[in-house]
Amino acid sequence: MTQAVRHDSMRARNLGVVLAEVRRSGPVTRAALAEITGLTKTTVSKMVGDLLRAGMVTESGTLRDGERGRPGTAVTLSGGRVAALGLEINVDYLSACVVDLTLTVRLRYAQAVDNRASSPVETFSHLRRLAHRAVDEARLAGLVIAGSTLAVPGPVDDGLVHAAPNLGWHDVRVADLLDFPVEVDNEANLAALGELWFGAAPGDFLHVSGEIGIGAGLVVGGALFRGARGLAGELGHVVVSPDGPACRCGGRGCLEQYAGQDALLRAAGLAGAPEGVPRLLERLEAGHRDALGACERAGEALGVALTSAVHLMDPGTIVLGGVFAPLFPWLRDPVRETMTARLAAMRHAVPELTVSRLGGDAATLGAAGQVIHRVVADPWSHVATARTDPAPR
Amino acid sequence: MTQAVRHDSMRARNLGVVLAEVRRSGPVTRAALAEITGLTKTTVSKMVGDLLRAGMVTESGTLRDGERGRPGTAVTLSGGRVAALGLEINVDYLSACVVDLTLTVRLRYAQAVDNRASSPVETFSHLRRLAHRAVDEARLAGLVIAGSTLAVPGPVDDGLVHAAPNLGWHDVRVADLLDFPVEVDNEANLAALGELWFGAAPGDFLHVSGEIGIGAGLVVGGALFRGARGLAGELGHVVVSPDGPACRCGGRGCLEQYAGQDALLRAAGLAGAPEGVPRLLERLEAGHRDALGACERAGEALGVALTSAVHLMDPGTIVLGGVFAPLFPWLRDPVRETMTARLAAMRHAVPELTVSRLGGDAATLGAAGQVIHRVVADPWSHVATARTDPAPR
DNA sequence: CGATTTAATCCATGTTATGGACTTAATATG
DNA sequence: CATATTAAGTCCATAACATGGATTAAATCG
Repeated sequence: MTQAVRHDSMRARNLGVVLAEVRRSGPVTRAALAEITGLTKTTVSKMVGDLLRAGMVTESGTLRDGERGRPGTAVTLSGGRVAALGLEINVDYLSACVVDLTLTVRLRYAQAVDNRASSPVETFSHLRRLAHRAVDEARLAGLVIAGSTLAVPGPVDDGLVHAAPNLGWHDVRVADLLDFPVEVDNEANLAALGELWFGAAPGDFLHVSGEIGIGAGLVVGGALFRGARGLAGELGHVVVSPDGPACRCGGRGCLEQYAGQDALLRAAGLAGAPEGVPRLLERLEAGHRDALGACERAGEALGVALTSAVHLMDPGTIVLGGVFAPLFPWLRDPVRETMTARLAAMRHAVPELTVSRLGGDAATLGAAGQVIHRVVADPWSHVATARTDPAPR
Repeated sequence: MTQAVRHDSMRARNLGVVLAEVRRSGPVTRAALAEITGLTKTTVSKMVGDLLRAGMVTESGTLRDGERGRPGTAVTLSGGRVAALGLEINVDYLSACVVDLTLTVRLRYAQAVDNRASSPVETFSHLRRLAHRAVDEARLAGLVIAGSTLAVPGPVDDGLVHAAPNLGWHDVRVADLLDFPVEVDNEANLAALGELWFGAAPGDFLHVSGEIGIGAGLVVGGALFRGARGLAGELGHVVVSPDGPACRCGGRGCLEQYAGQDALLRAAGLAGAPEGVPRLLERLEAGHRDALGACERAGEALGVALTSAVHLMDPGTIVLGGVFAPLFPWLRDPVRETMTARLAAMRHAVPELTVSRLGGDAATLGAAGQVIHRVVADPWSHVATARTDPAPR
């Protein structure tokens, strides 16, 4: 249900509209903001004042558009005060980053830890240290951490990680294991949002993150699609061939059996090899026949699964990330040809196929970005606290 | 972008919140509305007054909840004034319906016309007559038509029907062919919404409408998912078997080749037969082996395609409609068994499989429902006009 | 240098929701 | 049966916010 608008929430909402517009339109004058939002100059001025005091925007010189008349003072997002903490737990590493309001990455930490071998309690004690180090460092730089989000490799339901098979977790409640408030979300979802906010992706795309499993996050109109229970995007188990090899999910012929990291390495004759992906890349560059064939077949399977995905979800663009990013030169053609052959007759535009620039950082960045996104959409609480405790000019 | 809230739009929005809550909660007192919406009793009272004057709600006796204290007067949606016109053009018929604010169907017209044989201009002249008859009749009953929506069998982009292959249409701009304002949307989308508002479906489901083609409409949280270009839901072309029979879409092994109406009749030995579906039903009831086998294989294919759909879009429930509705007794087991075998290990709850009660009426009803839905969400304009021209008590 | 134009602020006004007081209509209690 | 209690609905003064016109500020144009 849409929420009722009360007097105070009207103010809060308009403040969010103004701040979001500042972000969208880069440096803008108050007058332009008034024009765009439909609010009056008076109202915008008051709000910009509040945002200035809260350290969320700054004035950055004057802005002349060549016309005559008094030039406006440019208002821009300020990266100096508000920041967010992004965290990620994955199979073989932990990572953290601090991102400011302008989506500039301020700090980045990564730590190799084999989380399969350790219990959730151990993993989280490492993560806690990493997070505290990041927060302390950020404080020294004058930043205020507005919140944090944690990415985990598995479906999440309201802070509860029901099962993360690759970590061996069952029913882990994250809030009980950390000493600061944190949001938790699926790694594939956050990677898609990372691509949205930090990558080159437009507002409508399907982000495919190939790891041991294959997940996907769909972004439509700048918002993540989660499905009824938050389990949408399991591209790895889309059926490629109904009588294909059995999958750990209980099905047969799932995409993961053709294009998952394990299947790919096995097909290239690198089953169980340590450092499998780098070695696969070497062989591909050397023109090894087995490796090339493995990629081509994986690409065709991915093309078939993506054909189904396009018919069902109609994404504007498809972004390949995770291990598919370095393999993109070899996957691109088979994927695209398979999709074009199957889609072109029905659609004017087959979705464009691109590669992620972020690689493994996407989820951690997306986690921090989620907090920033929320602050920008609802800056009221931050402004309100800054108001009662006015910051020195 | 979220719109800025101005003083007048605050009022408009809150009015919508109140009316939506009246619909959701059936007969409610003003006090309960205030409690639920978070607005004060005073505000709610004023708004209910406006809605009463506009004829959108009525007071229906007192409402006692067994407690002591003054009983509240129940406020309910009123079906007496505001209504909507739903229209549908399909391959072999036209239909129209008038639905009031309570989603009660007031009028229903259908007309058998072979629209393949006639030009869009002819088709629309029939439709115009049908619509005018419906509107005139509704006026006589004291109803005011708040708007109309038209369902067409093909993808629609902002009033333009780019191609409706089964009608032989190309680039038909609907507004040019009708003499009253109308929204246009895809038949599969509106059928899903019809199921949402008039059927037994909950707020999260995938509605599968099996006709010559197979379309699907996904509803999540009470809203239709349309994808980036409005082309989502083409379940008929999800890949069931990558090397299967060629499809008219250019692909191979699409679901339509296994479970589309034509494929189904062919497999049952009824290829090209007139009245194919009724005859298939007769044979099924008689226990014909070919017919039973055809349904079983179609059901299995549907199960495979739905498995992919569930992994990607995570619907809460799956509703089979169109020709799949009468065939449900024979499709149910193969579909469910296929899905359970492939999904159960990964998901706690395999989506429930149900059948539509609406059948062929779903799209026409959904079209009218869309107008009603919009009026309920934003009653301000209707109230505003009723205000300047006050209705007699 | 004065006229013009646009930006930003100031101030009086208008609209809306708020919150407490009041009226009304029922049940419970003695 | 009268009175207390409780909750619904309305009234009225107030507060919060945005509005819109006037004013001041800072630039360009002629």
